[in-house]
Amino acid sequence: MENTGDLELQNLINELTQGRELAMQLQISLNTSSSSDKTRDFLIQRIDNSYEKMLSILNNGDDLDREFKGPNASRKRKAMPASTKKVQLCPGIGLEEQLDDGYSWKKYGQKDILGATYPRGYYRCSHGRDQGCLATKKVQRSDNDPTVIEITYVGGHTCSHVSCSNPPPTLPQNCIFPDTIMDNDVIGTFMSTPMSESNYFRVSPTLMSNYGGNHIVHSSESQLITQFAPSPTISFGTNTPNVGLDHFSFGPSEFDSNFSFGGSGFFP
DNA sequence: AGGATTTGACCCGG
DNA sequence: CCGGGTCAAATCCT
Repeated sequence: MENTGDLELQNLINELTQGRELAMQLQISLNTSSSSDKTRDFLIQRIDNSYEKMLSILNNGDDLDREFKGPNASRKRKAMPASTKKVQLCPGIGLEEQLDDGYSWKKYGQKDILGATYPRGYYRCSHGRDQGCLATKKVQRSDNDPTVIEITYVGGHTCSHVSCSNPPPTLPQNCIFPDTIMDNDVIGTFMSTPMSESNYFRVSPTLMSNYGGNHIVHSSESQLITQFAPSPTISFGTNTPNVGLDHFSFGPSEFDSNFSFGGSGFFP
């Protein structure tokens, strides 16, 4: 599995590089009086995210070789180190963007979980087959707070960083969250959402598209919306024309033609 | 037509 | 035996 190791190392290096870039941005931001707290807060979140990815890669490295599927591979995964993130859904931001973690995922299953109100979605890295990447994630809407999505990452990515097929070695300096982006309306709306817990994971569409290159995620993340179907109560924003959903709506501005709600078969 | 998603069945650990 | 995780055929979407 030499390739796997190399990819993993590359992944780690990319993550470190990005973390460093983010730290530098934060330093600049701290030295710039015009920089807002929002900017700094966002940068901190991103750095934290980067660290989590690095830890995940390091933790899983030993298991990866062993986990390679043979003919006798179990359908049920052995316990692997997993990290869980909570994503607070925010009005005015596309769901897809909010759940975008920079990787390309393919949904391979969904299941009702005992005691949970909402079904759990199972995703694996889209490049799992090509590159032997074993990363998977479970996505489930929180019972307690329907506006929170819990994402459990299992196994580190061994495919090339972020875009897997199109890895950006480093991010250009001016690509990372300039204040002009941070302070725009999107973030304003976004930050105005009550969120006290610091471990919530906040992302922005504009920024995420900068994260790791162009249009990384053609993933099925939009299908997560299927998990929201059972809830009759969620409604974000106001005067929002429903985009194919009866009771779940975000601000319309964030949805472009690439993102359609109302997956097939879920709304009879 | 080919890729993505859905969904019921299957597998296995606890 | 139960329930979570995965498979794979059917279906949908582009």
